[in-house]
Amino acid sequence: MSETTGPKETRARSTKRTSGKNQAPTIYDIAEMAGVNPSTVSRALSKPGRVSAKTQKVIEEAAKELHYQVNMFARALPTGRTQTIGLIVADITNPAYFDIIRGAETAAAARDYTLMLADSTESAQLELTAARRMLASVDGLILASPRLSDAEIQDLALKKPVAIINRNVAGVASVVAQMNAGVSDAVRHLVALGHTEIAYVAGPERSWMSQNRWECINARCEWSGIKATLLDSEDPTVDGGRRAAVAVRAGSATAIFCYNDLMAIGLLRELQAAGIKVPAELSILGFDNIFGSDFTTPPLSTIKSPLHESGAAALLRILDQLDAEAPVRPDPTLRTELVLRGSTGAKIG
Amino acid sequence: MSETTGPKETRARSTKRTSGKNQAPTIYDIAEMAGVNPSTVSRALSKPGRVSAKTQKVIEEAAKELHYQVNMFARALPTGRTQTIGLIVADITNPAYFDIIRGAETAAAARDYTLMLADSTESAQLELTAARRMLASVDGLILASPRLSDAEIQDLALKKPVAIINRNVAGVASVVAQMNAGVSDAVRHLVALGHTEIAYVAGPERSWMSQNRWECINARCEWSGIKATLLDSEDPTVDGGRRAAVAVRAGSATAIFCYNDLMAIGLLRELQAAGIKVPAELSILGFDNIFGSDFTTPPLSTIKSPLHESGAAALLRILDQLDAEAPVRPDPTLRTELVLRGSTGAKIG
DNA sequence: TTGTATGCGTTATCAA
DNA sequence: TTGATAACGCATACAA
Repeated sequence: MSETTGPKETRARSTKRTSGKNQAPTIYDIAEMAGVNPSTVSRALSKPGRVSAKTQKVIEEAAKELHYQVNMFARALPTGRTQTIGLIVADITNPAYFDIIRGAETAAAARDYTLMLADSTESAQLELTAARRMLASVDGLILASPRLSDAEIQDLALKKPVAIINRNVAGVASVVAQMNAGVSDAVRHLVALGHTEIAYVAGPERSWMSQNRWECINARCEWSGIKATLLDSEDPTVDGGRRAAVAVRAGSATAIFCYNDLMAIGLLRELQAAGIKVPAELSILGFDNIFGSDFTTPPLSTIKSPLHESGAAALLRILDQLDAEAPVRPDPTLRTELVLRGSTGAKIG
Repeated sequence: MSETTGPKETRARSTKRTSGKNQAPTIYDIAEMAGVNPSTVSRALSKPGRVSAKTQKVIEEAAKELHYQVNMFARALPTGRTQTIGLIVADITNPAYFDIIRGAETAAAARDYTLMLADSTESAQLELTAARRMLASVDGLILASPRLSDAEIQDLALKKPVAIINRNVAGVASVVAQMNAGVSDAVRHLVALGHTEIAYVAGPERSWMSQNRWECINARCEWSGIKATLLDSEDPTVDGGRRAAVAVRAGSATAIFCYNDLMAIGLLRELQAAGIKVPAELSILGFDNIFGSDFTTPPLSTIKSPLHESGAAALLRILDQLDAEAPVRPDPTLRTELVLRGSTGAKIG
């Protein structure tokens, strides 16, 4: 079919090339322009150093002149590597994840990676589907607050590098901030204020993080000799927080931890709407320190999580797994911190 | 090199296949299992209908049994199509973009596309770089509040489908909400409250949207016979809003529009910190209706933009350009709406 | 150091 | 309707 143009030409592209006008330039074009073999171009462009300085320069100039850009798919085929990593968040509606996304996106961009985003809407089912799909086209996967089972996560991690945020699963890279610092400070603060009973409005049942937070609070309260009770809830959202108000009012606790800021804000507003004064009659604390948590009146006291750093850290963990020769980076110390604003106050007599 | 195992076998994969244990299954594996040619498998799996019902079924069953998943890169090579579309936002820090991201992500997931995300940090330079990079690996590109020049955008649109949000550029698909509805209502409301001079704290200089909003406000004020003045600002952020406070206090306007809610919130808080009562002494209005804009005291009155819908609409515009035979979907009417909360009140004195 | 040849997993073009 | 085979653009053993 295609007439060989000469002995040197391995492959004749003339047909397509001459007809189509705006084809993206390939290494073949560069090779022709630079007077070298395509494979040399490939070498020069992918891993510099394996080609003489002179030809390197010639090739780079040709590439620049042609506005050459590597075809990611063509590269991905033989190597299996794309330059993108996936991020699946449990609920793209929660501002807490925005910070995680930011952190990951920023870190990715800095290392010349791009981010693929997906949302599981708190559904384990959808999460698994999304994860499988993504796994096929990314170099690694970050799961933020996954609802999957440990086994499922470990299974995913078998195929590609995986990092999870806000959860611990044996054998897979985890990024989870130390709850202890923030929680102890918070409980100590509450005790100093005279509170003797604390309640925790829990998050989703399958949430490892909610469990983790509760255990930490409970342990700390026990240590301080005060009572701690667990309150179930529906959704970890503003509305979920609102709906938790009845259970809160039914109980006798005078200080309330909420699973996250979203719930704390909902609870705060619902309580206020019912005429209850915060913090005069009831103290409220959230977790995360999301955008807007200081907009309320009173501004929300909360246990700040290093969300942005977590996103960045997770991405770096992926990259480490990718580069075999990567220096084993020490884990950044991710610690929570008590942010005292106006929603906590002295217990009233 | 590779011994042909038989006349039917076009390609011998035995070497790799037997050694590597966990290779992803390919259409060759399916073909073998189903007793047909790989090309038939391809046909059956890509565009159903071009193969007999019987073989179709056999192939699908084999695919399911093998847990087959198409290799996106291999598919992208001949077709040029990946199933992902890119989204570049001007500032991933601004909650307004979160809603856009959500809208786009949701719409994408529904059509079985995935989203690639990038942030330009309000820099035209970075935006262009990101856009070029993305363009190479996506089917289409959404630019949210681009800082690029018209020419640059048109240039990008030449290569792949592009849709822009919050801006109009000749020849490229644009998604921009009608300002008029919200703004007229707002001005009318302010006039009814007795205000006779209004100021607009502008956004970034190169922002088409800021210009658009100002022109709409100005026209509306002229029509109503009240004065409107333009105030420059630095950043379209909470801090930028805070810094705009001095200019606001120096002026004589009694009602202030801010380019976006972020600035409005910053301005509100700075003013309050200086002892100025809102809305008693000064009325404040934002644009967008972002998450948290109702958390302030007083809650922010704002002109709500259909952010979520805009993101979704932009994605659909891309898909329409992609499918030549797609029905020319009528543009959804995206209109702004005045959301009255507590930050606007009667003019004093 | 550079060139040759081949494979990566699909789709697409022809024949049959 | 199905089979054979050539691209798609790049990377990489191997040879020179």
